Amino acid sequence: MSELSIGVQPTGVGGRALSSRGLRTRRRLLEAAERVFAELGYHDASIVKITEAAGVGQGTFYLYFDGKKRIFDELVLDLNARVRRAMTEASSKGSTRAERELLGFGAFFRFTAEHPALYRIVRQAEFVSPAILQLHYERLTEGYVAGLRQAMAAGEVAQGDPEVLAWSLMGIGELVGMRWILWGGGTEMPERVFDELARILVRTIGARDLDP
Amino acid sequence: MSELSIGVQPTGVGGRALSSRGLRTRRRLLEAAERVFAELGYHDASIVKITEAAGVGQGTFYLYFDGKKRIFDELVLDLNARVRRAMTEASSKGSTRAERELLGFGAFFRFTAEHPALYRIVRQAEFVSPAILQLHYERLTEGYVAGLRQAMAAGEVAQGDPEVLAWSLMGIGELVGMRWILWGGGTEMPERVFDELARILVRTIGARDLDP
DNA sequence: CGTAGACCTGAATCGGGTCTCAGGTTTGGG
DNA sequence: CCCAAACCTGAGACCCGATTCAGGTCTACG
Repeated sequence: MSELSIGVQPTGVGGRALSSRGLRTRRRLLEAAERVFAELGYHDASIVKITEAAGVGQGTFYLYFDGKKRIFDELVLDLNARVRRAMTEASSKGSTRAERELLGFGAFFRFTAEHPALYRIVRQAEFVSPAILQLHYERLTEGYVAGLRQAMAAGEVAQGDPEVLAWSLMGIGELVGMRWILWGGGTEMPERVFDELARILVRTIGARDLDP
Repeated sequence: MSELSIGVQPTGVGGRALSSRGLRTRRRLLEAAERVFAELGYHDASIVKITEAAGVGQGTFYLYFDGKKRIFDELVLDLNARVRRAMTEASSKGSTRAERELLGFGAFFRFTAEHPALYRIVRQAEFVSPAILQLHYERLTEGYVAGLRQAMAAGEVAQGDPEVLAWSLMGIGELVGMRWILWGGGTEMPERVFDELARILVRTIGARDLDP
């Protein structure tokens, strides 16, 4: 992970500064990689296919990334940042913890429907880049734990270790999302399922009440 | 999935009947594959490495399996059957649904600690063999749903769609297991975490009570 | 024993992927 | 308009893995 350009201006290999043209090409490669990895998986995704999808020559790839693993890592972190942003934004609109929770889940499901790559790529990471996978989940928990701890202090949710609860909630989101979004035809989650899930979540966090 | 030998006597390719010697070699390959896939992942696991680990020649592999994907599929189904057996056995010893639930989780965690391959291999399946992945999860839910429906009818757990609840519970097991067993040094789950989890699970299923 | 049939072997073939490099193209500031 | 720097290209060197196959080894049974 020594040279991942996250949060800073992207560079080429060796830290070469990029012009706007270079920046555009780099982004094109990243977007093509998201499509190709999501469709074919890490193994079958080749540099050739990624460059073809991006509409650039093979050699161009190596002006921006060290290799296949490097672009993959960056993709995971990119998706991670995007899904967290979507969830945080949505949940900030709620007034009780339970409400915030449900809004966050809704955002997660919407993101998943729009970017099935999140699942497919994250699962690949188990082997391609275990450290990145861990980072992905840990970053997701971080915000979660903070919010839950606060809600516990306020007596809004059941007392307990917020970390165990946070991972439990993530697990629920992951499998329910997989079952009804990823396998459900790639569209939205049926309202019936979401309503049922809402009842389950409220119980799981031990919320005092859904409304303030 | 046309020719997976599950529940029937294993054969060689083309349905060739096997002598006890052949059966032993086949099993050796399967066990070697579990180790190699778990350690290296599908991509880096090569036939050469599997046959080396099994102590047989490369050509021998093709007397028993069509190729890499075929042995992988069989491995997933094998692990699936084993983990379900472990969970069913353990949970049958409980008297309330909540108790059965906790015993099942305990068995799942123990199995995971002993066979980290379960996680690693199942996650790979996302791409290698999506249909097999789906089968794995569906088989896990099946028994679950039946048990929950019964408990709901008996008023032992909260009313609702047992399927959504089953997937939620599996999600909790999956992520908590990943966090504290797979990443926790490969040993057991800390008692503190399991106790906390027990409280969460009881809330999630909406159990009337832990004891009868 | 002797042998048919099952089993085993690993070198060789074949296909496909990564990455390099010598040379062409585009861009932007002077 | 001009040129240096940045950018782009794709053929090919190189590597590695899946799969085959011609020939050797084991074993049960008559």
